[in-house]
Amino acid sequence: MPPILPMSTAYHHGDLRAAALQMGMERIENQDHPDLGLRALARDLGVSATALYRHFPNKDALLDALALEALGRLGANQAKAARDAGGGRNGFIEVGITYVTWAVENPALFRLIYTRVEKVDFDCDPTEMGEAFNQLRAGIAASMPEGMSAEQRNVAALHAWSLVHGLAMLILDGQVEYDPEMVRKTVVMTDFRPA
Amino acid sequence: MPPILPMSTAYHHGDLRAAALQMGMERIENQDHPDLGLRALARDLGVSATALYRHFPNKDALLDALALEALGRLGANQAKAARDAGGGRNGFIEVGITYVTWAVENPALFRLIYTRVEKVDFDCDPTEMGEAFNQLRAGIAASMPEGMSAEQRNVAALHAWSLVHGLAMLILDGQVEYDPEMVRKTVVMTDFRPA
DNA sequence: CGAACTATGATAACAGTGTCAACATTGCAT
DNA sequence: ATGCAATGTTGACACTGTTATCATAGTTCG
Repeated sequence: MPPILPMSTAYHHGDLRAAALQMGMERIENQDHPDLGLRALARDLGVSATALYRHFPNKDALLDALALEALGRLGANQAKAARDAGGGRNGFIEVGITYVTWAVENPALFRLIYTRVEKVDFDCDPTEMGEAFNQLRAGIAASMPEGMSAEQRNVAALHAWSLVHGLAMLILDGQVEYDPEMVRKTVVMTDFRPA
Repeated sequence: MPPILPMSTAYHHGDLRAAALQMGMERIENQDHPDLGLRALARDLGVSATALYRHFPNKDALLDALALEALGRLGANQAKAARDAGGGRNGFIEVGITYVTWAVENPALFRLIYTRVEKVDFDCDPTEMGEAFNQLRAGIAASMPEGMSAEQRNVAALHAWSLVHGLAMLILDGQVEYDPEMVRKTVVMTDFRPA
């Protein structure tokens, strides 16, 4: 039976898993790319590299856990934006801008999410990750205009997601310089009026 | 003075630089991610790992060269699509679909381009890379509808690029399954009619 | 309370990587 | 022919992720 409360000694760390995730998160937050080394991380934690293997089967699993945390933050951010902005055209615009802004402010976390997500089936619990992504999708879908067929709404949601995702990526990759005005203009240009 | 024609011996390879680029390209083409190892590549070339350092200052430079080649292919593909499809709304649709399709068919090359491009200032010739990107942009811009102000055309081009780039990325990252019909519908939904 | 068990840590080692310094071989030019 | 520059090789260093083995401490139970 696992202990309810963590133990803390000079030898035993206390709650290494949580500490590793927190420090990993801090390290990634202050980067542009999610470059995380197991040994380097362990060093900063004052612990041997192999100690982490008691809490994660391998490096990928650790990164997956961090990606899940990052995705949770992004999803919550989007959900809040969708709530604040309401639905309809205006809602979509604000939600879209929020997506790009979060990506610009958290480049490495944003990258981590989409770098890790394709390997989810192997290392991480696909249910959790799927749920987190459903929440993200829900935030976007909630901002779609009404008076559309279900299929049209789906296509519109994919269109919207693609637009802001691509814009964020192009900014992060240095292809277009970040300019809030430009972002707004680009998102505003989207119009879901039926042809 | 460097020799005009390559030499070829058991000891001297002949044209290692070209061979490395070609084999690197082949290796990446058959992958989903541009994972390239210097030593592994050298092994397959039947040459010692350090021999590559006579032709590239480091691994990043090699990857940059490959990225430049990949970008050239993508740019040519887009230019041809723009030429074939003509301008206007229909042109944009076809050019956009071409972009996504190329990305799906060359996932690792597509990734390589945007993974490497931000480090261009350091290792690779920024002019070449910039030129190749300008060509790509030109292909997209050529498909923008006329009768817009210059600024509107710029915004529209960014909008279009973001849309197809994001759609391609989401497909490559396994977030939406590739379906040509869905891609077409998503791109077609774009409408640049002035509000 | 003491002994066994489990959870968690540390060390040593292996294979792999990118990279550098030193040395070897070849072709070209004077 | 000799010397130089281009090119390739070997050996080493520091680093990485990972595993096997051993050490320590907290928990549980007779």
